[in-house]
Amino acid sequence: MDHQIYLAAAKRHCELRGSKLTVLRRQVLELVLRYGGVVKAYQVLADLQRARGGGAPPTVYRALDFLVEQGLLHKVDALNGFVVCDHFECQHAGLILVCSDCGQVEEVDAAPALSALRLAAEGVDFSLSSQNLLLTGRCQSCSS
Amino acid sequence: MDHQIYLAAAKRHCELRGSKLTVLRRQVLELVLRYGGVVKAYQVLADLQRARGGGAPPTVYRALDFLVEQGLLHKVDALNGFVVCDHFECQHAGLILVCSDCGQVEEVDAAPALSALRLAAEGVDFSLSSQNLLLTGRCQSCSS
DNA sequence: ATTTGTTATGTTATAAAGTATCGTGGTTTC
DNA sequence: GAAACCACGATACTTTATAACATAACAAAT
Repeated sequence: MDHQIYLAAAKRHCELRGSKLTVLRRQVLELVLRYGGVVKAYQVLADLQRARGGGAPPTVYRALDFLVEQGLLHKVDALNGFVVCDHFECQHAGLILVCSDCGQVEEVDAAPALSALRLAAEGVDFSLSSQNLLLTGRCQSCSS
Repeated sequence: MDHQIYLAAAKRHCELRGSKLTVLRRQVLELVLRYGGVVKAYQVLADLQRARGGGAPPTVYRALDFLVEQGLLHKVDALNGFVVCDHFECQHAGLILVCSDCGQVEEVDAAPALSALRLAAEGVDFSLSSQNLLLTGRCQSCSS
């Protein structure tokens, strides 16, 4: 998806949810978009500082946290990073695969597998937290 | 499982794999066992220091990494923690659920869901890294 | 138009998590 | 018994994340 289109859709998305995609947040989102993969908070911070000569860790973390709350980003715990979510509008059952070598991201629709997981979890009175399941592995080019 | 029995089994397991469960490693494993849930590296470190008056971060991390390699512990990325694996002997398809509030752990056998996931990943040329899938959510008592 | 409440941002400092590196002492292996 | 290897100790450091407090920006009510 084109960045401009994505950003416009993201803005609408936030408005619908009663929250605001401010200049700073939009800028952070844009920086993550440019990477096309997993980015670390301190990379974003460095870019942000280059782009506007200011900012400290909390600046970036707050924006990233906001974007995650809105469903625009996913946090990749295994890599301490963040990645854009392409499908924030639909309530899709997404399986997000992240290559732990190169950071490449693939989104797959794995609704049956995911509902099976959810069922198994409910069987022991657990409610899974995230709508979107995020797994790490290796993409073909990195595992060859 | 009783701790002593578990530790003995763990020792055999390491020997079979040609590696050694040394005093330090065994002690770290025992400390994690006592928690009955997710522990953080620095908690283990503190306990270790109390128990034997020494040790620095690398001491603990090396032991933890070793135990993860042997399959005796799992790393819980989402919580920066570690948890004991009860089934290190069989190659079961385990779904491990961790309550992000209280750290309680449940292991479920979710073989069908997991193989479906694996299939979905392979559909886009991804090979999943971990045998055991580890998810976070909330247990019943914490979500009520 | 000013006060007030609320939300977003800035700033400093520090906590928490993890790793690099180098040295030592003990086993194993030849 | 020398060489090679492995686990461990210790120091220092990097990376990741948050606490705490101050300020700004904006909207609603007075």
